[in-house]
Amino acid sequence: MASGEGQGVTPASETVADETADTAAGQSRRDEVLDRAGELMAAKGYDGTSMRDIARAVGMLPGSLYYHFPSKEALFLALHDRMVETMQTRVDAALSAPTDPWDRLEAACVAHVEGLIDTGNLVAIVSPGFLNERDAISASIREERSRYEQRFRDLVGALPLPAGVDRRVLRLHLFGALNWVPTWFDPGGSLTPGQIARQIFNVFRAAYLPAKG
Amino acid sequence: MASGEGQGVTPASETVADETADTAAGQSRRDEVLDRAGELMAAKGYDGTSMRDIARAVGMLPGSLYYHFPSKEALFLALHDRMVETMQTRVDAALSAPTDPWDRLEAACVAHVEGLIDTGNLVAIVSPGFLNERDAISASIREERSRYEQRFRDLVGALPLPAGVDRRVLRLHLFGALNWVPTWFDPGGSLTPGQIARQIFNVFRAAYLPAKG
DNA sequence: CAAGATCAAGCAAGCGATTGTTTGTCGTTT
DNA sequence: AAACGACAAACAATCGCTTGCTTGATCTTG
Repeated sequence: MASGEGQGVTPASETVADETADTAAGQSRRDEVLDRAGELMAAKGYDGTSMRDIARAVGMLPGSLYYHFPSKEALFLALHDRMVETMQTRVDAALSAPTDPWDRLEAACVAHVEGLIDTGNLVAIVSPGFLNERDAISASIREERSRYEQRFRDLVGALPLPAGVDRRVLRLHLFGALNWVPTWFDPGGSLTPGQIARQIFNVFRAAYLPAKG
Repeated sequence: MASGEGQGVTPASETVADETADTAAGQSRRDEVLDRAGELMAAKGYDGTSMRDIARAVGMLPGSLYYHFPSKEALFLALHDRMVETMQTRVDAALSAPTDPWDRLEAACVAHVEGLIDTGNLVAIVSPGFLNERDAISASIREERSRYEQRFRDLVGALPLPAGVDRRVLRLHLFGALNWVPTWFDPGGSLTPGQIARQIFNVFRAAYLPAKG
């Protein structure tokens, strides 16, 4: 799966025959650009990362990047696209097992936070102040995010809750707490991303499932 | 946008001989620069706001800004300083009345979110991805933020909680949820910032105070 | 099969625009 | 006169991006 990628340009339409021995990863140069760009942007932000930075990190000249991507914005869009796809795959995998609504939401939360940390918290860029006056990027991105968040919308919707609970606020509360984790997560600390996610989640379970044995 | 501008030039008399070095009362042109810079940066981000943008918004030439601030970074630092001060004042005011630990934390949460919204969510800039590789700014800012967060540390510390509850994760969970609110808050919606803060907070109260009327 | 054509991929160099900032001057208060 | 506050003009650096060209591989075709 996941070979697709599609999306407009789509070069190298699965060139016939061999996946020539490049690297074990098999990914072409384009993906390597996205990898490095992701690392840089996660660390220094979108504006803080120049095309020259990316080119240097991947070992090519600045202008050469424009063979793979028509613009910096398009590069970031592709990067964001890939990231959301990864997150979706992770969450879906985590949802394959559990059936209880609370367990399902918990599994999704764990997968979400683990995904955030593993992807280098690229979400940070997109998060609060990024979308505001950056409408060109914003448009396409908002849709992807919304589609991803739909899973959580569904999961919260499936929750057996007392009447009168605002599920929207509940979901946004949960999402905010989870998305904030990369801000303070310490890789050297005693808590894993999964443990943190569970602790956060359990507050909700404790609040709305008081009579649990 | 905002071409009209008018000319808020006319310095409002106000000429009190108080000059001093930095603090307070210097409310002439300098504070107006901070006001406009705050609006711009809250909307378009730090990098997205140029010194020329600020100068234009306040009605002076780019170079003139350097009479008031030695650098863009210093300008932002002053802006951040003022914002944190405002938030602290608000929270302290909210804490003057209530005495019950849960009520006190609730009041602080409400004041916090209301402050975030009122200050145009300038925190967004500082939030996730900003501090990372921007260490020069980061150093001074982290300290201010930490000092502000100390209030919440204390408030959570004063909470009567079941043994085994990780107060640090609880605080960071709460803080994340609250700080995320500006991301999705809709001024035209049916919920006020205060109501949202209360709804978020009540999840915690319900979780740890199950035997409450 | 060999010769030509096509194409992916990247180099080399530079464009125009914008960035934060500096310097020197000058009117207005005090 | 001396400070304050701002103007005017430019600075070097960096930005995203464009252009023209080269190379190696693959595909086409006589």
